[in-house]
Amino acid sequence: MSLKYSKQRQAIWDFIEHRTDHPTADTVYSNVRKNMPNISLGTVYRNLVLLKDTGRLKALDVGDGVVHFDPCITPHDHFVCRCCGRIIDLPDTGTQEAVLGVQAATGGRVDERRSYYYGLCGSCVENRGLMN
Amino acid sequence: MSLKYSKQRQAIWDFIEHRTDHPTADTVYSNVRKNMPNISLGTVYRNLVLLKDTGRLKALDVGDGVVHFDPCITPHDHFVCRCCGRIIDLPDTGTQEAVLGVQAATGGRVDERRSYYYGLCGSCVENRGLMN
DNA sequence: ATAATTATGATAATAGTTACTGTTTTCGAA
DNA sequence: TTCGAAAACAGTAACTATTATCATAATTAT
Repeated sequence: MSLKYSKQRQAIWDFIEHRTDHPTADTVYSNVRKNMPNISLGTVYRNLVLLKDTGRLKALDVGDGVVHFDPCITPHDHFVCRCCGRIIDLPDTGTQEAVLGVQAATGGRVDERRSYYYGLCGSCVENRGLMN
Repeated sequence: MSLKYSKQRQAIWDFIEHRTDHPTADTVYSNVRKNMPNISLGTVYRNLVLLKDTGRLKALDVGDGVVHFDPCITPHDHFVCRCCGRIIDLPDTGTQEAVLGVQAATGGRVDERRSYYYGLCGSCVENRGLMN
């Protein structure tokens, strides 16, 4: 899989590189479009998949029907707020023992673990009842 | 949310109740249809959501673009095979401490945790290179 | 039995994503 | 520095999973 440079991909990367809010393809699209008005949505999708397939991004499926992307590729977990939908980075809560246990139990091989914690985030707890 | 009996919902439940393979709406549809040929796909979706919203099913988003349903509602984790796509039940690998830690770190409230282990399942490890 | 409520089948609509196509850009080699 | 193959692009069509609509039918409380 040999990639060639493109300013579109660069712009996508520049946008997402330091984000911690796990944007969707559409969010990336509408933001990148501010500086590059005729980039196409297909290009955004294509490049996000490409960046994922080359290990620069991770995709998150939290259950809201949209794929979110995460430029932080070191192992960590996520908190998903059921109220505001925010996805917040957490430290890695997994253990090596659990992985080994899973492998022993299934006879398979684990190469990744993803954990999602669902609930109300800090600010939604504070505002409980005031907003939704 | 008051439910009325329907033989369609009953048939859907009868099909999925003891399944451990986490079928999708479409799988439920094509199976229930064998005995109830003119049940509609919309009815299947509506009832799966209803069963989920009333706590009889859980939905799984493993990243394959389709929602899977799980009739086992006690806390447990899942193994997702990257090769054959199978989703295999695992024991709960989470800890109370991790949940408390997440709550402390975020100031939020956790009501659920979902962990997915990805890799090759036992039989795909055995057949590595022979099938895909 | 009746009326209110809920569910249904059939179908249309939506949303997110992927595929196609003809043109443009990139980049290694001549 | 040009040339040509490979890769990427914009624009758009197509696809898939899911949800919404609506007129009719089944269920259930009175």
